[in-house]
Amino acid sequence: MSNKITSRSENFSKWYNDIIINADLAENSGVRGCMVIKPYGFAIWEEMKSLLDQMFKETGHVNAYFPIFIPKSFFSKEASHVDGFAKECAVVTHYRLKNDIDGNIIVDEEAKLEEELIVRPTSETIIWDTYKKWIKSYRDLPLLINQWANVVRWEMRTRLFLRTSEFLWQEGHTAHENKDQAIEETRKILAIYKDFIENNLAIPVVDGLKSSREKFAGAIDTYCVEALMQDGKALQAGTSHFLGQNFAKAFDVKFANRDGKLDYVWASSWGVSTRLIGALVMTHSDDRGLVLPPKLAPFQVVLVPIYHNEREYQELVSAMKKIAIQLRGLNIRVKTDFRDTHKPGWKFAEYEMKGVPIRIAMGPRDLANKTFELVRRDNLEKRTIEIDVIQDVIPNILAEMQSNLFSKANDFKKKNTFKVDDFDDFKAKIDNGGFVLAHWDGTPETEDEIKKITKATIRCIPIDSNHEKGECILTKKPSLKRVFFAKSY
RNA sequence: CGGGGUAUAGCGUAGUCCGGUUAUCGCGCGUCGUUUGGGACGACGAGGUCGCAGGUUCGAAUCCUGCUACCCCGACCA
Repeated sequence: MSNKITSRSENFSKWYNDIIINADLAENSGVRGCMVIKPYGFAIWEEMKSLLDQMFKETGHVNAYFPIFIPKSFFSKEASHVDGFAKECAVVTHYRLKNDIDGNIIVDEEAKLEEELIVRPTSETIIWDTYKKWIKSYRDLPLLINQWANVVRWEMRTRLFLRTSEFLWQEGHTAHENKDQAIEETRKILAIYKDFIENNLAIPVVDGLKSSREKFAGAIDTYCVEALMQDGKALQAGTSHFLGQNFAKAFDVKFANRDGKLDYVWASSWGVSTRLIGALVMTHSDDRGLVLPPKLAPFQVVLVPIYHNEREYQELVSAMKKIAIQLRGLNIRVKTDFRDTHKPGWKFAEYEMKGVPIRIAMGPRDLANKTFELVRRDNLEKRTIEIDVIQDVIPNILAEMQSNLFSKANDFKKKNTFKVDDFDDFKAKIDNGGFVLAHWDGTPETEDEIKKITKATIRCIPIDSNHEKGECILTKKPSLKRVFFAKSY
């Protein structure tokens, strides 16, 4: 077995990096803080994209594309938005290079831009500048647009997939005629995210509102889904913002309403990013490598022949090609690995590292018995199965793995979610990792103080939780409900 | 931006304190042969401006100075 991977117990973040590198998902690039997403990692993103894209389209959204550059003046229009992002913006100041006397390439100082361009950290401003032209009447609403894009946030410290200076995401930007519709949209998307993440990534999440300290700069309310990683730290998996009329006012987007009066448009915006790949790794993977839920695995089944001579090889290849065709007919993503340059054992280790859900191996003995050997990645269980029943067995096992991974993660989440009423206990539980459900007096000052003492923040304020009266864990002031605290990524 | 560390072949490294022939080892890579039911083995081979620029010295990967890049720890963050 492989010793390329640091164990989780030894060093969790090293383990995480080892998985990313050895499973061939991504690597650091020549640009500080930016990663190269490798074909296998990108294939996972493509699976996510196509599933989510379908969900957006089924709910009436359409895709469009807006520029990567944002004039500085647009950016400055919404004050709190500027505050939120100013410290991490890349700025384009020139548009030309030239050779100096020594033949070095330098910036041509004469080619200075009249107005600097910001590389988008998010697109609200450029989009609302555009929506101003598109929206005149309630008949133009709702406007439900999504874009798949890259954004840049100049991060101090980066980690593959979890925080890089450039990352890929989708950002939805919608416009509505009234507040209720905008809030409904914001919550509808949150529900889509929860559904998508739980049912496809097999990651259980808690959903709710962000505290004012944690919410998106420029939003009235930020809704979120938060997941718990194997090391007990929380990871924000997606956010959906109710923007009120903040951006409509900043960009003067008014429409004639049904009463014939001019009013500002109501808005939402929402996004999930390639960070979800990091969530996937830290939720399901083990010390042997990546573990992928079948619904997102670029290959759900891999076929490996075991042979001793050319004749056996040919027989196995032709038998396995038939199996591949059969499985593809069931919409199963299949990879056949007939390479003669690597031994079976090598391939087994390789696909384990890459988290392929099911491995099918066939040798001469199987050929004689009309069987194959099946190993599933989640529990490494090995079975011999008759080829005749392959059409039933494979889909069943894939479905079982999908739900098995979810329930394993869900058990972990439950075991690591604690109701706490005493501050010493709070500190201890936070220190150990996990979600801590505790009362909070609702003030940013208290949240700050708790963060200072414990490094934990409020990850999520449940929306429909039973209103259980209590006392703030820190200040003992009255509180109406418990909120989720955790240390986070 | 503060505090610490590292830089030697594609990757991981020994050598640096205490300067001295041709810079060590493993993985990977190439050729050939034997192999193939859990990362095979043997033989041969290719691959290096020792991060960059100066300096000290008969002689520098090794000592000195400056620079650069990256990593870790903090503050900030999807």
